[in-house]
Amino acid sequence: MSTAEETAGAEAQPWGEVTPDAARRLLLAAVEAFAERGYHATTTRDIAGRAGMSPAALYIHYRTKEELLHRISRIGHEKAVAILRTAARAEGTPTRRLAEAVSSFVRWHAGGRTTARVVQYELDSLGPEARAEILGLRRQVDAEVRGLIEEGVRSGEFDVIDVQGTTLAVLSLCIDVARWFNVDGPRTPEEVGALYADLVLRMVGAGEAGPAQR
Amino acid sequence: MSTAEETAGAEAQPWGEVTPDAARRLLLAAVEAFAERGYHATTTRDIAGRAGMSPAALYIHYRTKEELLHRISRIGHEKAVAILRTAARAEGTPTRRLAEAVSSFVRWHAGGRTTARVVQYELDSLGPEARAEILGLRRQVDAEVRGLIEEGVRSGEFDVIDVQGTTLAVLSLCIDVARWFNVDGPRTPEEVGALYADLVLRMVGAGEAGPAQR
DNA sequence: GGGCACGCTAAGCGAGCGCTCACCCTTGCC
DNA sequence: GGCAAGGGTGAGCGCTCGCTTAGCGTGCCC
Repeated sequence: MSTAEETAGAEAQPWGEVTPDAARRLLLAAVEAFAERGYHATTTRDIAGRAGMSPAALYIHYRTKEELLHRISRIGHEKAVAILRTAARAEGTPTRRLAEAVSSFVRWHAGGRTTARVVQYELDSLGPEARAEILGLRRQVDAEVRGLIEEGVRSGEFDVIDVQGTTLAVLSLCIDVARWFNVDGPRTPEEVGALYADLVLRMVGAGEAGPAQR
Repeated sequence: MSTAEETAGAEAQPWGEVTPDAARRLLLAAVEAFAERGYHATTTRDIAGRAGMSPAALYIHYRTKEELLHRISRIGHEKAVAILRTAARAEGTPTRRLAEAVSSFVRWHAGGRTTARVVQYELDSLGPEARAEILGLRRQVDAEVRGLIEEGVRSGEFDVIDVQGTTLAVLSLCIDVARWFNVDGPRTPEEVGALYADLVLRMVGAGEAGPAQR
């Protein structure tokens, strides 16, 4: 709600809101470890080691290993909602705003692949209450994109029959970037963002912006 | 290579090739458990329990827990390749074949979500040699779809600039179905397959088959 | 019909797990 | 300078993990 202007960029200074410095280092180490090996395969000793601390230090700042995942997941989802909301509520036609939303959402998943992987693929590792809270944020993500597509359909720019299904597909396409994107691969996050924005505009039947290079 | 005609359907009698009956029951139990909780969160005691056997019974048919995952992953990937190959090498225009390939691939991911989840999301839990072998099968999957798109571009039916990027996006879209599809949800695998085939044809700019209901 | 190979179990080994506890340094305040 | 507070450590508890081993029942072969 308060983080307004630092939403668009790649990841300027992420996790800035995690206040005790040691707690932030631990959280960052946990993100890396969870992304590399998965939540269940990561040990608290590994997290503490990456942060340059003893295993016991973790429990000064977090009650359990799951609380670490919960914090990561919530901050990441809030960031995702903020990115989409910023793009969706900007000025311009639905076409332009949808393109910007997809492009920035994809850039976030590709550039911050480490974080995005944890956020998108470790939901089931959370306990029931934590998962329920995160699912609420996911509904907000869905609502932003669906609203944008509905707007385009209403204005006649888009040609979509199954709005909810298309929304699901668009989000699915963006989210899966976190699974396959390779930092050492041939594409930059910006290139994938541009390609995907074009593909999504085609999916919604946006007036032939065609296969332009931008 | 030999499995030729039993490729298209949903999952007629899967795992039929796993020969000792107890070994198949164990493998089926492992698929369920891995899909529900992930490889690392699943215990060998849980797998054996689901199969109605003692924990030690597992080691009569499989050397390690990882060998179970390896077998599941290989059989699943071979099935995936077979599905795409059958559709890609059928008769008809590239448009029709691409639609059929996407539709059947999606039906497999949605209907056999349990298996597909393990196959698509537990690759990193394999050791180096096993992972290398599976990656070879994934390259075959990629090649089938890429070949189909190239064919459509050559024939003038498709309008695609970045063939490799579009191939990646199409596969990504299909694969991610295994993550979000819910058997109790409002859509059948067939419906999702039809929707996705339409969306993919739009992505490749296939001549206005438009938003037809089929 | 005696022997034996095979599929399976009960019990348990060593290791590593998440997490705790008693204690130690540093820092800031009077 | 004394001292409380809080961030940090070394050692280790209780537990569960993947996997092993000794032995048991059953059915097939000669």
